[in-house]
Amino acid sequence: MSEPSCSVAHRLLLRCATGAQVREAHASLMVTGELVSSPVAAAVFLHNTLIRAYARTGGAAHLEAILVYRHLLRSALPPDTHTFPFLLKASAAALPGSAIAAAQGGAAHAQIVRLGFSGQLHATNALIHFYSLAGDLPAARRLLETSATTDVVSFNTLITGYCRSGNSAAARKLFDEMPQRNGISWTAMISGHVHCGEEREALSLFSAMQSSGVPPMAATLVSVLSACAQLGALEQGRWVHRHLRVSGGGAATINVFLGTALIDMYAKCGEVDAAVAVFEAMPERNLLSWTTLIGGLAVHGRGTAALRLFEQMETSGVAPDDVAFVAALSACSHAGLLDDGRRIFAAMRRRYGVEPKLEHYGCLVDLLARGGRLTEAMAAVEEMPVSPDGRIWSALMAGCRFHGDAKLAERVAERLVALEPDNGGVYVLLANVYGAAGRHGEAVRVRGAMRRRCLGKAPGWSSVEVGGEVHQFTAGGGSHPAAAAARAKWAAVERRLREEEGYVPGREEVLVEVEEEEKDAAVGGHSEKIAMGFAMLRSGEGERMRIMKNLRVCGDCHRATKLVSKVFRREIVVRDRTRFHIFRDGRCSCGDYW
DNA sequence: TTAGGGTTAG
Repeated sequence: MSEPSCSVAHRLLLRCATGAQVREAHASLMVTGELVSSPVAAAVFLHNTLIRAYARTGGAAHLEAILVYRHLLRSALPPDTHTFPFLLKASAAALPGSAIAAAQGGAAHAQIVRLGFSGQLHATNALIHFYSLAGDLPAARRLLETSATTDVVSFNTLITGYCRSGNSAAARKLFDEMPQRNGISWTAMISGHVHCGEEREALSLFSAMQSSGVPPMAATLVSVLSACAQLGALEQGRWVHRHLRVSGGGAATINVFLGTALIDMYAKCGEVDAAVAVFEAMPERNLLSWTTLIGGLAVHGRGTAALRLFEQMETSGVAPDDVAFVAALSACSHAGLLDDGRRIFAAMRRRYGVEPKLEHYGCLVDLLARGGRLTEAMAAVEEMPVSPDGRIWSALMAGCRFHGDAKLAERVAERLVALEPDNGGVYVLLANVYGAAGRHGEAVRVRGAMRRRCLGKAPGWSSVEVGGEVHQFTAGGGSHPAAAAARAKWAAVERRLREEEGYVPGREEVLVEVEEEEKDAAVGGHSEKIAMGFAMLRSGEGERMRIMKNLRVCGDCHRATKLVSKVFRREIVVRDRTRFHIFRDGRCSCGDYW
């Protein structure tokens, strides 16, 4: 007996990987007339399969899935229980910016009720999914609470919905209360914490998952690695890598997601060579894997290597997207590659049709401004099609400060203050510009204005990983139990730097109105130095010290860290807000350009 | 050989 033609078409459609392929298969079904002239069950089946195929491929194809559904209705064919999950999935995926998709979801809900499908588990779950993505979490919650049948998937879907909308607390409550959990429940909650910037919660939930005996899935480890990357938790990240190597299948278990997550983790933990090794061992790479490594090399200041990789990616037939261009441009900006940066920026639109966004302008302005091309940088800002935000002006401002252009800095500061009047950091920047230009009276005036408005700068902190544990310090040491010991250790270290290298704590970074005597103490209290003191107290002699901070390294800390690496023969890895500094033998990998 | 949930870069 020969196979029914709808089965052949079904298999064909599910093999389609792109919207264009689905469109072609769709067209051939229209030509043969199979879509409408088959027996009713087969015709509905084919419509469902088409909707599913469009839903899978993404982009504009999501909307075409909706068109197929409307074609089904126009052909007077009855949607069945299989139709709605596919339709809702496509509608949910098409949601951003599509009023049609939003309306279709609501209409499908009404139709489900009318046809008596509302008791069906799959319809319920698809609706929860749709409302979650539509941002209507109360509607999704109502479905979970009032539906006759729900299962673990219903809960998992709502947990994900809460997390995507930023409400991890509601998600966690649901997770804690749900009657049973599977691996996906744990994974959804762990990745949800990461999504909401709660990496520590994510890691502690992962250890709870392990205690509960549920084995981690690949997707779980991807999220765990992402948490490690954000936290700079190298030891835990390495543990995941080892775990992958020993548990079943060896390197083959490292899929493209895990490989990319490992690259990111190593790069963000200061081990860029390990990131390169993972990349080279990957059997399969995609745009994200390339981009991650390019960005990793960029933050390590390896601009030339990053650009070489970018070219290799192009030659291998992978077209860069907007994110890849951010990575390439930031590589130029961290390494001061002025001409390459200009060239790549121009090629974005011309060769690849990628419209430059704020981030791209940010890199360009940063590059030009720090390269001393302040006029060109200002011109770039003025010709931007989108209005510049605080980050763009800040990049320009940093350039002004670096090159001592107090006049332009004032103009830029006016724009910045207008944009972000409550951001104390802006005033600090301006005061520093005046300080660098020797106009101390003006600097004091700006500080005064800042105080009158009761504005503060975001408090700085530094953290250091010792023995797999992360310790955090604010300026002066903060509330860490070992703050006093760390401060004392730093004082001893600094004495040796003075004796052997003639180190004098720099003054340009200090609040100008602070008395002379207190200046050294204020600089000595920078969180980075306390963290370094703590690391020297607690870590082994030859060990690399790993410090992470939320602000940029200041000039004085940079100088002091270089000297520590020389005098104490220690390698020090510092991850600051924008890049890595690797200190060795009195030198820094940034070449003093940051 | 027809359904639903989780996963990486900036």
